[in-house]
Amino acid sequence: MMTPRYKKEDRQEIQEQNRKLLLEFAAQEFARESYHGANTNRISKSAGFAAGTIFNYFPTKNDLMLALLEGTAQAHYDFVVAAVRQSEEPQRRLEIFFEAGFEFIAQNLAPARVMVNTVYGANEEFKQYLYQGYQPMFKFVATEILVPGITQNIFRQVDPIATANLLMTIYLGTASQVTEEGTFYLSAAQVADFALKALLYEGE
Amino acid sequence: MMTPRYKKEDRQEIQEQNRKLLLEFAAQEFARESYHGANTNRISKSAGFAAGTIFNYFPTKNDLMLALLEGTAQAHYDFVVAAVRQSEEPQRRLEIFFEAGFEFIAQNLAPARVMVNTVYGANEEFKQYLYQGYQPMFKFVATEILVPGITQNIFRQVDPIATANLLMTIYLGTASQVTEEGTFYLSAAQVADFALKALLYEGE
Amino acid sequence: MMTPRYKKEDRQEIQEQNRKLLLEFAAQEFARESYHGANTNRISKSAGFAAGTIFNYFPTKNDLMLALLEGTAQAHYDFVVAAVRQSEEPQRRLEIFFEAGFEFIAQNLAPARVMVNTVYGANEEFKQYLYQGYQPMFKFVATEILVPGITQNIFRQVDPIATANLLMTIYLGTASQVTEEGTFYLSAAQVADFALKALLYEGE
Amino acid sequence: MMTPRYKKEDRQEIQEQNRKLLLEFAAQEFARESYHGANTNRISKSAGFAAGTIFNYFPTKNDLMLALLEGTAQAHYDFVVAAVRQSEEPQRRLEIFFEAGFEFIAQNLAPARVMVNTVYGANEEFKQYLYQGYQPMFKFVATEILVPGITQNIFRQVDPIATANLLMTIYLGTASQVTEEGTFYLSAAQVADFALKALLYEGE
DNA sequence: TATGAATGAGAGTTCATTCAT
DNA sequence: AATGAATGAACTCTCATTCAT
Repeated sequence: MMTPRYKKEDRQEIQEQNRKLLLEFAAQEFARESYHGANTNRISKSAGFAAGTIFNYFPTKNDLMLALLEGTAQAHYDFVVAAVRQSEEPQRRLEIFFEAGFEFIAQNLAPARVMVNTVYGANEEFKQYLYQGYQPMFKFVATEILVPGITQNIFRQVDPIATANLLMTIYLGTASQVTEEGTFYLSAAQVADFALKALLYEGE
Repeated sequence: MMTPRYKKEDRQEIQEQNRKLLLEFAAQEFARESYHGANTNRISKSAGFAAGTIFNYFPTKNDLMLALLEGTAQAHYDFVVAAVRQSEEPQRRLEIFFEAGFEFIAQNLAPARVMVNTVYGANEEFKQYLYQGYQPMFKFVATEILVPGITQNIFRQVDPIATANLLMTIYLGTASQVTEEGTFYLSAAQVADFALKALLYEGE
Repeated sequence: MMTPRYKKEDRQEIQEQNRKLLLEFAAQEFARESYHGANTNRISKSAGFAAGTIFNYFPTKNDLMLALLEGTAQAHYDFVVAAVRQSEEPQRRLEIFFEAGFEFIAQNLAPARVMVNTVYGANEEFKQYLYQGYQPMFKFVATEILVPGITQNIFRQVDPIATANLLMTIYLGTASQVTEEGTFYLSAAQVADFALKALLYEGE
Repeated sequence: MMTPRYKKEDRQEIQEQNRKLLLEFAAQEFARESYHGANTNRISKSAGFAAGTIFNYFPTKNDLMLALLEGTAQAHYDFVVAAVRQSEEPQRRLEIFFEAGFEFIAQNLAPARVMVNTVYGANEEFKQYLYQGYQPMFKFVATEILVPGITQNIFRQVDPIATANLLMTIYLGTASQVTEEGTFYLSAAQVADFALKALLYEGE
């Protein structure tokens, strides 16, 4: 009577893969068309499913967007933090922050574009949600890059919170000037250089 | 019978006023709902007209958006440039650039929000259009703020074009963190201070 | 500038006609398919409009249903009450109550069917709404048919409220056994006869 | 290997139980949402099965409904007839008819509601099916309650068929005014009293 | 030139049914 | 026999645009 043929784990794994697949194509659609312009049927079909299948994974278009934002924020944080923690020197950490950040953007063009669109977009719910998702990154920049630099008298005596905001702003603004091919108008090094000039005691 | 109710010039003036009115409410709608989420009927009605009247002024929703972007870029440029030219010193000019820029944003919340949404948004046509509209401002920052400062050995030997891009990026990113009430997370002075530290030879 | 070409009253009259037309076809659709099975596009088209036009008149399908119920209850009340009040004798009034009621049903097959479906249907909101709409009819039966009859010692000493409920129940149940052609399984006279036997002091 | 896990009869019994379970939850869903509003997946899940399992028992939603109506009509008949046959007196039989009928409704709220919805509903197929299912009950009322009463000169000389219809109509209409808790607006006794007044030679 | 009702394509979402396992 | 994800047609509702007046 009780006859599940699929193993539970196999099913869950397939589910997880499909979810990721859908999020990937959702990112492309949202990036190209913006939230309101995006078409859920098109996303589902482009991922190889029928029109309605996407709603087996995400109850509404809104939830799909939130899931995408959450995943992006998480992956972004993990990637940047892992890279930055490779070094101990504050100055180098700041450089890596931009380098890794730019690399993440280049390797995740569509989700990154959605993220930037959202930060500077009209939808307050999405914005708030993203803001929450990026809080750890803000904190990280403040406490693991700026504070050590200030304490070690490498960086000027700036307000870590305000400056973290400024750095994130600069990062987002410059990194979002990325082409379809993953190249940037200003390189991570150029941007880091500018930021360091503002932060280091002697202008290098 | 054939007596014209209004003189030609009067009619043109009324037309011009209506156009401005519609653009004003369009800005509010686009700012709140984003381009795709905006409703042309609602714009027309909120401006005091019937649903279809807006299409007597702008042939399509797309054209309405372009007209809004154009007007905003123009006004933005005029306002900032006039303010900056009040001073001759490059350092002061940079400060005024941020001060006037922030003030423009605070006084034009809805159009400014639409502008920022568009810069970081998904629609390539709008983006290109806006980029063209802001070319004069880029050029202005490069040639009338940075180049004089570099020439006078006040600013470091930076690339004026790249640095103008950076400054505009910082400006947009920080100024877009404006509240409904027109206050900013970081003040124009704070932002200018950061930029100057990166640009001036001695850290202040 | 201000140039409305249609006269306001003409527009309103057309609107009112279209509304009635839509309600008429909505009644047919709801009667045939039940609320959930009904198709708003089909209603709009069958009334000679485009699919979406119906939503210019009724904001949602739910509102359309409520409007239909309200109109039906009102018309039903007006028709029956006007007829009943033609006579002064309680006994005759009761007969007319059934006669006029059956006639109303026969002449308003679709709305009446929707009404009956709703009374005995699953949707609590609609039921409540209809119950409110029929309160005047209940009251009318109690105070203008039963109470006079009881007071004049023509009818037995029954509870007017409970008996009004019983009479309405009998009326609805028998009248709903109407054919497409407007004929009934039991005639109004037969039903009235049964009710009168239960009410009159001497079994006729 | 070839040992059957269950004996044939056991398996059939389990099948039968599952069928009943599904019908029970189907009744609740149909009662709450009406046929079109009901969700087969939800029924199957609420009964403790997977979404599709219900279609192993009933080939379509339509068949599920028909099975429910059939079972309800059968149980209704069995219950009422068994009770009524306890007495031999026509008058008492009529009272029991209402009493047992009301009790059945109170004890089978969901199926009874579906039955009433269907009698007064839009779907002709269901209506016809139910009409067939209730033919035995009609016949029973006519031949085992009314005819004996008329023959014994206890009831007036009424048409048994038409009167059976009236009595069933009154029963359905009053019994359907049942609350979630199984109480009625008018008691079985009140309703029986009204009917008897119409039927008995002397008004009691 | 302004009106505003009508249009109808298009969107998000639902769900009866299927079927590989 | 049970599972439950996939299906895709169908539905309600939206809205840019049109056009008779």
